[in-house]
Amino acid sequence: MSISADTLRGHTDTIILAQLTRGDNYGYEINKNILECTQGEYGFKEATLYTAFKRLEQAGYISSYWGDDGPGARRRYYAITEAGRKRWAEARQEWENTRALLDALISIEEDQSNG
Amino acid sequence: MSISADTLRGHTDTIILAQLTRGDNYGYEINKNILECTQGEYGFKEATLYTAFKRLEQAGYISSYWGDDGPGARRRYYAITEAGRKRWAEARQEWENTRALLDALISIEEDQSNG
DNA sequence: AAAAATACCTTGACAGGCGAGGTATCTCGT
DNA sequence: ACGAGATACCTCGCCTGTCAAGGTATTTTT
Repeated sequence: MSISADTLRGHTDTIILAQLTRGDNYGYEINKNILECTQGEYGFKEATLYTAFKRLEQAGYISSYWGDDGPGARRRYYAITEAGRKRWAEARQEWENTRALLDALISIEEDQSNG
Repeated sequence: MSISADTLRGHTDTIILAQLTRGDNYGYEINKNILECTQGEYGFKEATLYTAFKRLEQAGYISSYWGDDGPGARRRYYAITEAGRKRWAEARQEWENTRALLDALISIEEDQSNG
């Protein structure tokens, strides 16, 4: 089973912030970590990923710097800011709330009446 | 705490299908039920709701008919089809999967190393 | 030197959510 | 009877996030 993109829409930024709480990292590697976390079931498309980085940086939730010690091409590293940590805590709460809501809304059983 | 719209995007159709497994119903009432299920925390905007009905009907997941026995204005009732029930079963599975994925991705603790 | 991998970035099209605005019917107070 | 408000449905146009496609630069492998 694969995950539709719209299903995770709205969680993109939260997922990235979560990854960055583990330490600074760069885009490609972050996405690989996400794929690992989900046993290959989900990863961002590049365009989505870099759009999200830009959005998060403009919001002040992450900052970035160039690192040049890697084996491959140049890498832009991202770090979560204080504001980002606060946002992440909020987003985790929101996810708890959303999960409860959707459980209530989607898992309705048709045990109302006749059969 | 309020729920951001994007967070539920992609679940709109599923929520409506779930409501219709309880029996035929019309738009306004469906939305009221959703508000009840969530203790007033979440309901669709009208534009979103009717867009979704149209989308679901075009997909063959629901059918509609006019009912005229109500106390207020005319009502358009919706009924879930066989295809809709199948879709709903699928969507429930997808939700289970999505929930597991997001739990794994969002609830990462920063217990990796130093402090 | 060519190919492949790593790594980053932009553009344009598309789809869903929704503010704003519109229509019709019924009920209630005066 | 009249206006206000509730019920109920519908549409238009904007905004935002996703992503296919295409592009750039560096390093390693052949």
